Amino acid sequence: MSEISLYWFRQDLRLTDNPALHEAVKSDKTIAIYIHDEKYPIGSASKLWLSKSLKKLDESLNNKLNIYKGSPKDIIEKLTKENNITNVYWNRCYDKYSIKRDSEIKKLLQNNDIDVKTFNGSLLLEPWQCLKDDNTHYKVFTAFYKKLIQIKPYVPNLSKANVINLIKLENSISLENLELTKPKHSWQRIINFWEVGEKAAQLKLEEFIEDKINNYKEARDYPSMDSTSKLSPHLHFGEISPSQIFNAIYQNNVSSNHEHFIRELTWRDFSYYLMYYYPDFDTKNINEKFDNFEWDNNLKLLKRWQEGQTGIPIVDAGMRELWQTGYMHNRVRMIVASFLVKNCLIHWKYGEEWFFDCLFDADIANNCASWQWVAGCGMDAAPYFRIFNPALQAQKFDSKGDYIRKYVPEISKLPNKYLAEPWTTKPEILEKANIQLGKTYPYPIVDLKTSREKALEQYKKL
DNA sequence: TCACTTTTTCT
DNA sequence: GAAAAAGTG
Repeated sequence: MSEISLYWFRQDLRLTDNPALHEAVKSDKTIAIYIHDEKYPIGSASKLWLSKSLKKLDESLNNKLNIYKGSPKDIIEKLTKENNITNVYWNRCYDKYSIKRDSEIKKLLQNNDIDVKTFNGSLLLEPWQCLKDDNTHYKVFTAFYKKLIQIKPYVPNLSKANVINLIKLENSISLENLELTKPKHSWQRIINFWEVGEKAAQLKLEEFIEDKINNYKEARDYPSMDSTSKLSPHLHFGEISPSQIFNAIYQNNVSSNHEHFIRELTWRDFSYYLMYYYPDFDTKNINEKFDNFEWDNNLKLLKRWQEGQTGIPIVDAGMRELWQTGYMHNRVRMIVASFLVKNCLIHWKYGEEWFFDCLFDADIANNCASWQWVAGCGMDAAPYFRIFNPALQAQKFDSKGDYIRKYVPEISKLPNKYLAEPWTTKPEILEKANIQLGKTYPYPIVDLKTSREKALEQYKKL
């Protein structure tokens, strides 16, 4: 009797350097499945990316991807029984929902005498592989990073899986039936500005190494420069493995540019690491001291922030970039987050949810870890008193105003000097630039100086 | 006293 | 990270 394996795609929508798939296709026949579990959180923008990515994946599997909707446990149990499956393979996930789900499924299958094998397909190192000498987990990024570099020597990547023996089942539903493509906002149109899928991810990595890496460390901070890799959505859906990126960048002679990029890539691993050791970090402050923090949570301010109508140009530019492109430059993510949490005194969870819904690269681990980092309540977080001054940040990192002018065109006629803080501009200059503050562009929703002082005062109470 | 740079402090 | 304080010529 021939051996039939089941391969379950999750956040690893690729064929190259996919350890679980690599093993699964060694069976005589393989059934490759994707299950859309509506209980699993996914943002509006991400749904579109997912739908496109699954389409690309299906193409590279010669249209043999089997798609289902519902409870993974029920579906997998049914499939294994109906098809006499002997082996089940997947790459591991690290959020609490997936861990619980996967361990239940594993147990169930093993009780049915099915062999379950799981692999690391999403991280440079798994959370339990990078520990301090006393076997406890790291709490500080830099120490974690040093250890990771030390114990992650070159691990050769796996070649593209040979997917010639796939079975297409009759009960597979069509991609359209997943209903991923009817969002309220125009994500459907916006996604067309992105190339989705494994091939696009590979190309992006090549282009990054060719054009951008040699100036990465310096240029990465300037939002108008397009100097970052933009690999984040590909990494989120596993269209490319972090290990492949690591190997491509971190070779014998690493410059400080290469090193810096690897640091950023390692932040992603550290986020997953934190999620693993603090499973509730999507809703709870890692640092419990912050549970007593008195937030204002003024929803009117939140709405202005979401709409990019705060009256602070760099903040509005960032929030509009997010809404118009499903992406935001990293430097600006820090600025708008700091503004929401510290100047507006709004709980990081509100910002985290908005980002999660609007980003194509929305990722529970990265998103929660980063918001907690900015808010100061995370492990090894930015100290709370570190408060960005958005006007100063704009002068430093968008000194020519290219980024602000692109997304806040109503003030584009202002001279560079005033672009970062139009509210300080003399009336005659405003008039010359065709701006009526409060009408064509808002006054700042909070005063930067007094809101900063208020935040520090609240923090002192902890 | 000034204009500018560097260091310290902020929880 | 930014503001305040201290240092410099």
